[in-house]
Amino acid sequence: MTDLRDDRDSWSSENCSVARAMDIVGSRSTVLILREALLGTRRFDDFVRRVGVGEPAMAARLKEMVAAELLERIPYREPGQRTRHEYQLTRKGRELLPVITALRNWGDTWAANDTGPSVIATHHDCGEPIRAVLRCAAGHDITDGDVDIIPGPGLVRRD
Amino acid sequence: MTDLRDDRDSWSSENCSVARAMDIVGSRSTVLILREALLGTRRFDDFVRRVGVGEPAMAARLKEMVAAELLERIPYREPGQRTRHEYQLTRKGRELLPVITALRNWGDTWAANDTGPSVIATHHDCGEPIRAVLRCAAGHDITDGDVDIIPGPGLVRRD
DNA sequence: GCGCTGACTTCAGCAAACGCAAGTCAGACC
DNA sequence: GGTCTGACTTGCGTTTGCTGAAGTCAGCGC
Repeated sequence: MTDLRDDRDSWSSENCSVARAMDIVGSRSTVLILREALLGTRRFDDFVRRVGVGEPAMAARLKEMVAAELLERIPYREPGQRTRHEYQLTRKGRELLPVITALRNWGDTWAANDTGPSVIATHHDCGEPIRAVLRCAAGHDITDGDVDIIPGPGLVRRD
Repeated sequence: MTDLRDDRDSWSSENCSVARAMDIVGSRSTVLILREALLGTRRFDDFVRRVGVGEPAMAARLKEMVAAELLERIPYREPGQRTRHEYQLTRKGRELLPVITALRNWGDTWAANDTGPSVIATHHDCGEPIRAVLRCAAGHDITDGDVDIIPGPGLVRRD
């Protein structure tokens, strides 16, 4: 038996990727900004309007997200306009798409309202809806009880 | 062109599954409680110790999560002990596993520390590590740019 | 019926987050 | 040189979340 759940008290969760991820993307407004950014929003006032938070909160969040390297602040210039800055997703930010998709899937199923989902993500090539699913490196689909939890290199054992 | 991103101002995000999901599971402690519950923790004081929040905060969170039907409060009895209650994941709670897994994958890649991940989820049958991946209903793997966003039944159009 | 223990609750008190309203600032256009 | 606009910043009052310490409560064993 290598499953760590069988002896949960022999190790601690102090070095936990889930916790560290939540420290970065753990707030509601950060996730909604990511949702908008993945939908193509780039400009400050569009974020304010579409996410529905006030300007001060948005300015603070965007600054945090640039510091966390989820977004990049890039100058651009529309003809006849002065230079402005837009916020573009970095690779680090774009790779949160599975998280947002998994959240959207779950919300569609378990927190739906009467009308059904407002938007559906589909595969560009075939038009079928996209879901976040669990799969192992050998290609098997994972269902609920198929998961083992084994030690990684960074595991902190308790004495 | 049906992609909604091309005309982002013609519809609003007021009916959004991501936002509704975040209203339920959007706080750091809720996610960490889910992490622990998925690792098998069930008792109040174990949650307090393993998640690392105080008793009052934990009591409040667990109550919220029971009200949100992520957890069920179930009486049990160990021999020689009085009746107690434990918190078990409901189906609604268990189905957040892809969200937690996607967060863990992302954290392992983008918010890792020097030591590497502390735990690894593996497939019970074959031992290979598990990841949350995007796939369409026709079975195609989705990479970054393959996503279209199309209207769902609950879309709120702007006039 | 007394003590013990696990599972909470109650009571300050602090700190971060947010909304609203108003102010600032830079640069293109006139 | 003045105006206008998008992109913020500042100030303030409120809400929310959390911590620590102390108190409560329900049984089982004795």
